Amino acid sequence: MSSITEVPLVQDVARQLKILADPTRLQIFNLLMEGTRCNCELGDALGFAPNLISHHLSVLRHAGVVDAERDPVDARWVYYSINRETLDQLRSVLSLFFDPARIQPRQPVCGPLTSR
Amino acid sequence: MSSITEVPLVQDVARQLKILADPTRLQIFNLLMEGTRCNCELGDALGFAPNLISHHLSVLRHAGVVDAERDPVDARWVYYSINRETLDQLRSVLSLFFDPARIQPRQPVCGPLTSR
DNA sequence: CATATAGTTCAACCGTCGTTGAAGTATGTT
DNA sequence: AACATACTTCAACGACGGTTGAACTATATG
Repeated sequence: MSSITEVPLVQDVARQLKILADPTRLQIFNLLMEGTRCNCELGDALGFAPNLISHHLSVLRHAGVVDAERDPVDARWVYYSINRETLDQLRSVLSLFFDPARIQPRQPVCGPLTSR
Repeated sequence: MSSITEVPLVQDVARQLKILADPTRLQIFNLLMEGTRCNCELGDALGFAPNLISHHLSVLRHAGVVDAERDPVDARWVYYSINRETLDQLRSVLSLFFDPARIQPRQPVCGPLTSR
């Protein structure tokens, strides 16, 4: 088990945010937050073509945000679900990065107060 | 005071994430999380031209994420800081949206189990 | 073996948006 | 009044990435 305590690296946070910042992709993510779904369920619910769903799922899967699992009875169906480890880690990262306690009082390096 | 308890709307979350998902903009945001800064300080620290800093600050300001304040002594300087209300609201939104407790057990609408 | 279904991959298009250089604004200084 | 400084606005470029239609793969069914 790994628990983060330091402020995450900006580039890492940006990368993770970028993955979720797309409306279509976040809609898919949001639906998966309500439980496991297959490609066709997502497409039906959101009104998007299967290939578009597939594309966004591959992005989410590649980022470790989403898991894929084939149906044991009929292997044509693939079920997608949120990866809880990644979700927990994401929450931790966001919570640390956007922590108000990080905000420090200003120590002027610039401005009129510097040279007086 | 307003406290959110419902799961935030996907489109709203996407909008907020998009604002912060850009690396350059998030770097600026990150520096402001360490305390109030003026344009030139941000530019010096990050190695970006003033107009680029200015552009991203305007995006952040427009979104209510960042506040601007002119120096009372020398009004040429503008100090930028994180808007704490917006930050708190952002934390709340993210915390609710990415809450693992939202994940429900699958109730098949699709797949082989449906038609048997 | 032929057909159907669930999903993926590919190539191409196209809009958004971050970036840049230059001009413009506001304020202060000499 | 002229110049300097801190910052903003503008116009244009260019690239990343979301979207689309079509072809492709994999599995199942008759």
